[in-house]
Amino acid sequence: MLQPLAREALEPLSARMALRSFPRRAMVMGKENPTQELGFLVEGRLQGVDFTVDGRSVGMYFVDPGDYFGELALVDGKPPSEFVIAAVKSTVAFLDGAAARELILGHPALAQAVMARLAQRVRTVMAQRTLLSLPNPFQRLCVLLLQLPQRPVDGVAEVAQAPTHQELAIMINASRETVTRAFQVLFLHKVLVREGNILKLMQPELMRDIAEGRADPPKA
Amino acid sequence: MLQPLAREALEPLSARMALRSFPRRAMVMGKENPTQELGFLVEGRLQGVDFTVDGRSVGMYFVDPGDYFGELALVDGKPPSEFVIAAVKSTVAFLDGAAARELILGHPALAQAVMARLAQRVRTVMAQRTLLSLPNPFQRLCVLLLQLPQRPVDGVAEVAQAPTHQELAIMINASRETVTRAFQVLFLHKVLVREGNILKLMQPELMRDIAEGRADPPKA
DNA sequence: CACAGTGTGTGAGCGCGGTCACACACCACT
DNA sequence: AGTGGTGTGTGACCGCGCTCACACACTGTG
Repeated sequence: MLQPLAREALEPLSARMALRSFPRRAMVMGKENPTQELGFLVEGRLQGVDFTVDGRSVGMYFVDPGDYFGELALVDGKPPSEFVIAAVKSTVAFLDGAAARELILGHPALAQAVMARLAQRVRTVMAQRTLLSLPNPFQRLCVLLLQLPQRPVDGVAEVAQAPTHQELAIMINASRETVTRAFQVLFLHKVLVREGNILKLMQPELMRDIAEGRADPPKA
Repeated sequence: MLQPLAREALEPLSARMALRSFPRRAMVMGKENPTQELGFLVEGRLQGVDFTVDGRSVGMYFVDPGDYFGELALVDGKPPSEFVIAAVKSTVAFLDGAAARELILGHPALAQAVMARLAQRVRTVMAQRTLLSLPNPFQRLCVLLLQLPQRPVDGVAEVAQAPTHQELAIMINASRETVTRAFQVLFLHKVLVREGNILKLMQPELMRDIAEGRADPPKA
């Protein structure tokens, strides 16, 4: 985990943590759930989502293995500001609120880490908001794809467990169809290659150029 | 200020704070400015803005008197994620980073407060992001107007120092003209009344209905 | 095997809002 | 009174992307 904790402090912790598994699309953490707890994603991928008053879903962030979530409600005591949904079958380790609270209050280093974590959250949400001001859904898609966690394999960046078009669409304020069409163009120009559900970014520089408006979004 | 501080602790503080005044449109805090400091808005109104890579401005949040800003860079040491601009002539009290750091580290209650502040920032930015998923700029404008700080006068909510159309536009991802036209309609239907640069919300319930899609955005 | 369920691909149509081009009101300044 | 700057109001145009309506591929499941 992201916590700079001594080994000996970790032992009693694991006793208080509960491992749970969620099928695709299951709600991992509800928006009105009063029970505050910290969740550590062990495996899979989650998506933080909210809903507009008229029922559209809004993508906030992705949670990848090793990340934790739920720290917002923990520090301010209010109910979570969004839902956390399992994008794929996932397993999560939960630490109940009381234990988490005494943990971070007891260790100043941890308090500092949580602080930094919150700061990082602000930054990523702001980056996401800046992304949304790009006029072209094509550009927004490129920016989003570039900021997905990727690992280099044979010199090409790969995105594992590629999100569905729908999941991407709600992140960039576009319709599912628009995302599909954008992907078509990217495949056509060999900027992206899909193999199963891993996505290879063949020309990340070009994507960056498109994202930043230096290169025109190709038409067809 | 928002700080739960004893009076005696405040005395030595004021000595380390510097009061500065900014004309309209001046940059109060830069994005690449390495000097971390905490700013307390005494008077006026600021706007946190960022810019997309292609040069469009993006509105993040407003800062109203009594708020403080710059805490992000303070806690994680990275440069600020956005610019802070004076929307109107403003005066700001600055506390340099070192002093601010020792202050909040010395008082656990303050650390807690800053923590809560960060959490609140996350929530407002997320709310802003949810707002952006509303399909209609009209709805987005209503939501934004409703969340501006307002004080009741003779039973009607008033917004003082109304932001310009341009400032609002960059908050809701719309063009300045679209905001102007939306205002026209709102004035026409007596939902809003403008007196100088204070804005009276005559029918906040209707605005809420429009915002939440229960009522159709009036056409003309 | 048929079957549903889910994700993807694709066309047609159309309306909203961005952009550009103005005009005008209002204020501060000297 | 003139003069520039800034904010607001308004029309015309047009293209992008949303919506709706499909078809199809690929699962796991009875």
